Amino acid sequence: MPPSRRMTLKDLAAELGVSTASISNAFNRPDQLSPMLRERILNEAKRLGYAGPDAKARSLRTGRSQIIAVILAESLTYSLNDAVASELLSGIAEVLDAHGHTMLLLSGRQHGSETHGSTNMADGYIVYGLMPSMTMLSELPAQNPLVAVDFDIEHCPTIHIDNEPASYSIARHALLTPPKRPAVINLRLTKQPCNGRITDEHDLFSAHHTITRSRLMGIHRAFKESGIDPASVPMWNVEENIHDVCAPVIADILDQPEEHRPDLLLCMSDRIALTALTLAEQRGLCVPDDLRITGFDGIAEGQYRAPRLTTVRQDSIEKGRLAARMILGLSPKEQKYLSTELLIGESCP
Amino acid sequence: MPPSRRMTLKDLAAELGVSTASISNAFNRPDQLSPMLRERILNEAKRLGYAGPDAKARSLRTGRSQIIAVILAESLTYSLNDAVASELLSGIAEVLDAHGHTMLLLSGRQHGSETHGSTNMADGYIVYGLMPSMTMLSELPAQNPLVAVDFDIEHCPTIHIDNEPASYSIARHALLTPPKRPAVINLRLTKQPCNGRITDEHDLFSAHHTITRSRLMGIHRAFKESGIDPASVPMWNVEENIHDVCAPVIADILDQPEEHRPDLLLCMSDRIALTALTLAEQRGLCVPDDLRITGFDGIAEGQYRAPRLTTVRQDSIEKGRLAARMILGLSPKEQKYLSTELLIGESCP
DNA sequence: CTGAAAGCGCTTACAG
DNA sequence: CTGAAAGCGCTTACAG
Repeated sequence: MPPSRRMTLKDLAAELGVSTASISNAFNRPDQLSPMLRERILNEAKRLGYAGPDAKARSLRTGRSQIIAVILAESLTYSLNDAVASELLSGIAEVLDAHGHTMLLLSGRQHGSETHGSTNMADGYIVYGLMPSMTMLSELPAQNPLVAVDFDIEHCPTIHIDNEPASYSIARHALLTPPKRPAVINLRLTKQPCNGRITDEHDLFSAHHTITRSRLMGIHRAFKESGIDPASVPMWNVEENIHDVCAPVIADILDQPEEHRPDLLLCMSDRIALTALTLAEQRGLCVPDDLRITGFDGIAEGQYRAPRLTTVRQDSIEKGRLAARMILGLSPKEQKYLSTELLIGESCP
Repeated sequence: MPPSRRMTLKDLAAELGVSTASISNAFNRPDQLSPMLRERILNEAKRLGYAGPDAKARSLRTGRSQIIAVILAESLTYSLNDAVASELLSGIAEVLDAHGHTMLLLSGRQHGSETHGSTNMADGYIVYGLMPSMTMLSELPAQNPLVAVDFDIEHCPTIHIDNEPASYSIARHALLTPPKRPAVINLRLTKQPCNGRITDEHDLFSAHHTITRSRLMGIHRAFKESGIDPASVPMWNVEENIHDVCAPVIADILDQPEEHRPDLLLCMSDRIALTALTLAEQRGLCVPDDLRITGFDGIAEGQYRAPRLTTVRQDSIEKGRLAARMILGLSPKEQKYLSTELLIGESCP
């Protein structure tokens, strides 16, 4: 064997004077050869610097790569820095790791428009969030399993949370103390991109297109029950769930004259709510006395602070675990709804 | 072709009456066949549901998978939820994505002790942080490139930040206002696991084993310059950079009688500093009047709050970009130091 | 328990 | 510009 080349299983077999099958079995199927021979092969392999079968060849031969791809609707940069997506990923990683699989990260928003060539190497796909384009999904190998999280794909197992009841419950809690001027800050709810006040001019996405529409329906149900006409409640919208996009919208809301400024902000995410909290504090507004704020998600950042955020906790880690178990065939592939939990903090007691 | 089986390049070639080489070239090397034939092949492929060459076979044949593995010293659960690691990963992902590569996530702390079989599929490895065990690294294919981030591997390109000068600069800033009772909260500095006060009994890791030792050296240099004996400054340690581990240690510090309670906390990370901020606020302590706090890292959570954290910003995204560029051969493989930036917030003006 | 051989689906050097 | 053929490094069904 030329020393420049990496040692192969065949080289090792020749070196030891055994068949390639025995080498393979020594690494993969201990019951297929005598313990003594196996011991000898493993020892010699280590001594000669053969670290085990090549994964590229193995995956071609077996048809499986032990790789599960997670396809994120958002960019990888956003997803990796978003607490909710990160929790989902860690739940997935935990289960995959425990079962000898690894996680490949892909985004529905690639650099180019084309799918990465290595995409079809994965044994299965977990798709998180509504994809900007469905062409990518249609190009995936049809026989490989697919699980959708937070949105629906026809004929696919999906995992959701109970968005409408969850936001109903938090809105109902907030409305126990009647607000003078309630307001709602939505996330990507309008068909026309809008960072600001939502007007009659705007068309809203359906619940099929954005989970925040379901959340809004829950909030509206609570308003009606409290005798408040939802149409009378001003709404704002932000396009991105990041501080720098939320901040100017919220600044406009808070910088209104006091008689117009809301005293209750129902926010569609903790990120929006935390941005509102920061801007309120910077303006010397007292939370919750001058302004009550609620979020949605239950991320750590909202709970490890003073005042703590009143919010709905969704267990994204468990979502990820379940998605991974479905993909690996450890849980039945079905339509699954996870429940949420109301967390009452000091931002809206 | 039996309809149950996925279509292969060979099937398609037979179907169209052309050679397999032409099919391959149609997808990979447009210059190797006439535009007309290529067009026909691509159209027919789409019509017949052939989505392109199989990545498993391609990677065996070419020897490259277009996959770069990131090996994280911490668990995936920790890394994915840590702002600094997430920024590094997003920097890596950004560059890989732009160059047709994808990112596989691995941890040095696997479930079992054994390396995943698919580990050797990657074309290159970015290793982040000192590995709990070096065996995993020694089993990687020797001919594939390796880049180390935040620690050293012999004969390998590495990326660091200027830990000592960075913490010197922030400590010097803090000491411009002479503290009565300064204190330092370290991260994983002691050889014996310790969540609490560091005493003479503890052995400290060398700078080779933990970046926080270098940071401590910078802090000590600033102390000496200000005429403070470093040995007189009490030090605490935490083992994990997460709220729940930091909180009890910091609570003990803050719950001391006022005449012993520090009025300046130099923290080795923003996570520690933010935990201190929260606990101080919960106790009604005024930051910075009663207590000044500094961090290290410059994560968003410390800047998008009131009071903003005084800290040192390290550009983890750029670290990730550079690591990815080195792995892909787009940047020279060398020992690289990235500089940091002092951020002066209200937590220590 | 062990070995000889086929073949997973591609890419590429080479001949025409 | 096109095609026939070798071979990447394995695993596994099968024969002995």
